[in-house]
Amino acid sequence: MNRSLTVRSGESTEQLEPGTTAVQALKALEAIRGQIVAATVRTDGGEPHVWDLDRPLPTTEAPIDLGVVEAASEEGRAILRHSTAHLMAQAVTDLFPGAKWAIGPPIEDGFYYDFDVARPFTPEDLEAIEARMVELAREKQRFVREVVAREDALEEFAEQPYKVEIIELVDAGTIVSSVDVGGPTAEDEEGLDAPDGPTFTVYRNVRVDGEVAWSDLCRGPHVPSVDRIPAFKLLRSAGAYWRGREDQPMLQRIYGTAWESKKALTAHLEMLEEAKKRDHRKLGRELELTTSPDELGPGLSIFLPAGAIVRQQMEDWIRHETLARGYQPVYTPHIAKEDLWRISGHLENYGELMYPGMDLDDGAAAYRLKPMNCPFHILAFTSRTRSYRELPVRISELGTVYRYERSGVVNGMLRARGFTQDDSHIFCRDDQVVDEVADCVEFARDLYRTFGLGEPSRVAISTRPEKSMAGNDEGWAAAEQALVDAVERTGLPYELDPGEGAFYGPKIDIHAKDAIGREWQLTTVQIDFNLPERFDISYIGADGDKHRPYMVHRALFGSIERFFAVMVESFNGAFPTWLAPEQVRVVPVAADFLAYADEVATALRAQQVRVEVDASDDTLGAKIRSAQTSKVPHTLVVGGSEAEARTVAVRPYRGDQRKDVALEDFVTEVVAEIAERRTHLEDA
RNA sequence: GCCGAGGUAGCUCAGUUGGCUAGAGCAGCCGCCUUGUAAGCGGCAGGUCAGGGGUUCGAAUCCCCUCCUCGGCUCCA
Repeated sequence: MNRSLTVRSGESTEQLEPGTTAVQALKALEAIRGQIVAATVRTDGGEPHVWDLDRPLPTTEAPIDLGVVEAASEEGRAILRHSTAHLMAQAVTDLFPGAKWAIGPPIEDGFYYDFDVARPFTPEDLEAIEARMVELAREKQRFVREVVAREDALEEFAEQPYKVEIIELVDAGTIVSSVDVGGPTAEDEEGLDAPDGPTFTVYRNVRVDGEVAWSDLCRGPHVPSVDRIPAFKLLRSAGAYWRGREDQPMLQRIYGTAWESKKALTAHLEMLEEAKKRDHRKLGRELELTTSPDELGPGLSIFLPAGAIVRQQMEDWIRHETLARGYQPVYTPHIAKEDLWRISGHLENYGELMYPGMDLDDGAAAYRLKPMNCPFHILAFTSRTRSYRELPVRISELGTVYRYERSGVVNGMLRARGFTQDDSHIFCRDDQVVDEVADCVEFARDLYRTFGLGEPSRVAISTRPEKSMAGNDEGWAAAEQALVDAVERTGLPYELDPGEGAFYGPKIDIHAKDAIGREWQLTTVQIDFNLPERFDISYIGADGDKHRPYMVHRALFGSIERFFAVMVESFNGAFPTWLAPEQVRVVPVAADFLAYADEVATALRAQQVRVEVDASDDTLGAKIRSAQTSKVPHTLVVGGSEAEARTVAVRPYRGDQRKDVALEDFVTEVVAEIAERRTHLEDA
């Protein structure tokens, strides 16, 4: 056929020969700007497909709209990283003959590839693999896409059991075509590849002389050749279960990262270093905020006086706010009879995460440490008959819970075995649930703003999982809709996580980004169908009948300990003044001025400012240094001239020094700063 | 729980192929020194080298077990 292709990009249109590749067309259209890794192809106004630059355009009568994928975009980096994963797998194949390959997708900030090898990789292996990758990249092998029939793919990868399994999983419909799998794609369905029966795509690394060096089942797309990966680095290896399932073999995973430039890679590696420096365990030790001695046990921490003050500010804020928003405080025990946990279903559904029972001598009763506060709050609710008139009832507590987390998952205060939830359970009528949930989300927003985290970075609504054990279809649908309605009312963008809800109800998870761009899951708002049923709770409606209330569970900090750790890392230990354990340090330039230093401290202390005087016999330089390394927000240097004029020299932790500030003025300033809960995250 | 890497003084780290009473800096304590914005000087004290077992003439060092920490997997606030 002697047809021609019509290609368009922006204002320009060209007629080209069939078989023209994407990059050739883009050149003809003069549509290439900057560094690109792939094209986008759209026909008939349909969805755009990412397209290999060297892949011939589809043969179609309709005009093709072409676009580019820039290297310095999330989509572009994913393509770079995916290509780097292939390059790494090729290097591993070279160095470890007989290695079996599983999957190697791009992930946030990098990529990984899983291998089945005779022995785990060592750090030296990673160096060797990376060196081999550099060599291979110099060979300028091209990535060549090929569509193969299912049978041919099975034959080609007969020695690769995981690839065979992937093909079979695609057959079974267990997985649909993903980045790791060259299974049937939307393109095939649209006839762009004119397949004859089920097909898979294979990407071949082809040497300059045309010899095929390595091939992998893959959906693509990829960069045109391996030397087009500007910067990459292997980071670490770790075990990972095949298909993420514990009953499957453990493979060896290598993590790496790749970027559009050396500069971007360096910036990323520096961010990782920075994150390491800010680790809450390290800063907790250095600033004497917390301690986790081995004698205490894994996943448990002690808040030292300085950390306890920070925590108290957090708790004071949430206590005040919950009261102001109509919550009712309760206190509940740390243990309860095992029967309570049987009724609640925790023993059945959560038993593995509960500490073992405490059996009493007479055997009459066994007790359990609480992994959640909900049953207690239910008992608070059922302590008397409830009327529809008093709903919503909002029961609130800073409740410390204990969960026997598996040994490998414990991680400082971010994943602990004992932690405190700012836990509330709201019992309300059907017509109140949207209001209540929306209020919770707004409450969380206030929290993030107050603690310097800005707006939520992500709101995810998780819907009914397969394993759901409570509620009925209508109930779930209504509850999911209520969550959506509530979030929409707040105006926050959200995404749906289908099937990710808890077994007892759907939930909203809210995330926030810290000062160095890391995202943390903090707030959770969940609807619980399970406990109201199990405890058969009710209220008396206007009709005189019993009705089942909705039960909304919410924890805004999530866990006080986790949030505390996020605060430490986000502020890099340099808390805003209102949170800082020590808000002001008074440094006399010499012992003669201790008396005035004490006067200054007394004036501040009278306004509830947390202030210390450095009465050591260190030199002035050493005292300044000590105040700086302790990250005290304000250091006041006082000597003869200050004592005489009743002023202070102010040296903030960040910002410029100011001399001859009247003591009264400084007190007023710092009191206002604290009262307003000013933060300074932008330059933390 | 699984895979890997680790555990030397309160902290950060040295410690050679197994070989003298295991070292340093910081922090601590004692003393000296005392006026201007990130470390003044000297001394003292501090370790059952995570714990237990083994190999050896001899173990921080080699082997085994346990505990703990870190990075992942799975799970999760």
